Amino acid sequence: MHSTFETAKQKLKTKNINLSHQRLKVLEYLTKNTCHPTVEQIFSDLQKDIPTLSKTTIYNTLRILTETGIVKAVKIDDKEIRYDIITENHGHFKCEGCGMILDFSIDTDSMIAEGLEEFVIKDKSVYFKGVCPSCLSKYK
Amino acid sequence: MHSTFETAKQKLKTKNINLSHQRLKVLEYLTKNTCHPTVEQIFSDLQKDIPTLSKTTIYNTLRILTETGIVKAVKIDDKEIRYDIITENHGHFKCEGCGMILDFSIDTDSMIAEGLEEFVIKDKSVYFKGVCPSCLSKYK
DNA sequence: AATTACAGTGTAATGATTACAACTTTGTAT
DNA sequence: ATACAAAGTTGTAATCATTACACTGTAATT
Repeated sequence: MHSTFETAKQKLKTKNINLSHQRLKVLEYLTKNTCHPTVEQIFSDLQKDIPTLSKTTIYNTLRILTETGIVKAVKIDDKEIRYDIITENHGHFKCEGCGMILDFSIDTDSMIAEGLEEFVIKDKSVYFKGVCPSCLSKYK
Repeated sequence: MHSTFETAKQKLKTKNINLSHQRLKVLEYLTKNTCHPTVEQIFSDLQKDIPTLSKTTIYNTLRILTETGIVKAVKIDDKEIRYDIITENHGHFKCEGCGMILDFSIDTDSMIAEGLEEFVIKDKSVYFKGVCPSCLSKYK
């Protein structure tokens, strides 16, 4: 079984997308950091390895990875878009207290959308909001 | 049975929020226009009635209505936030072709999130993306 | 009438994202 | 190898929805 990283590389090859140094680094970063990083986080961390790195490259690469279906944009927060390597069906929970974003298992395949029988559905996103146990205990 | 508009008014009263002219107009607009309007749409339409209206008032009012739980922000689109009077559990479908946003019935109450047993869940959002029948027929 | 609190308005600031032009690297054919 | 073309990267400037803020107006209470 291939790793997420190898699978993604394979997918890019079949779509004739060049595996440049910067693109591989972004991909590697996302496979290692599944904490839904922002562009700023990806940029400032990778800049340590690649001092000449530009933020535009991060944006360009994430656009390509999103279009290819390797990465998914998480828009649970208002300001910054977060990015997530697509692994399996899961939803995102955001705590209103600490802002933490947590993955949770949910079977989106079994979700039935009444009235969309004639529609082609390409993507399903599930966002929950509330308070995490750690923040709950603070208000007790 | 009260109308959506009356129910919302009641809810604001119990929370000691003043039913000013502008606020009532925004509320009325949202009950009549359930097409998920943007701030720009709400503003430019209401400006016809209230020539002195300020866009900041729309933003302020929508913030209050969202905090009170009367209105829900729909963030399926990238740029502008859309607003939706909360009626019943439903998801939002966005067509990648024409950009149309459609409500669909989905039972969010029955959704089980594995691993969130100790969490308080206050809000659930379901977003689907794909192609609507009208756009599908164009590519045939 | 004076005071206080709340609501509305308009302008300025913010800040993530995008557009764009210049530069660099890579690949390819001669 | 060398020259040329294509693709990738970089940095700066522009965009634009949203927010901050200070000022103005209004309503209520005494």
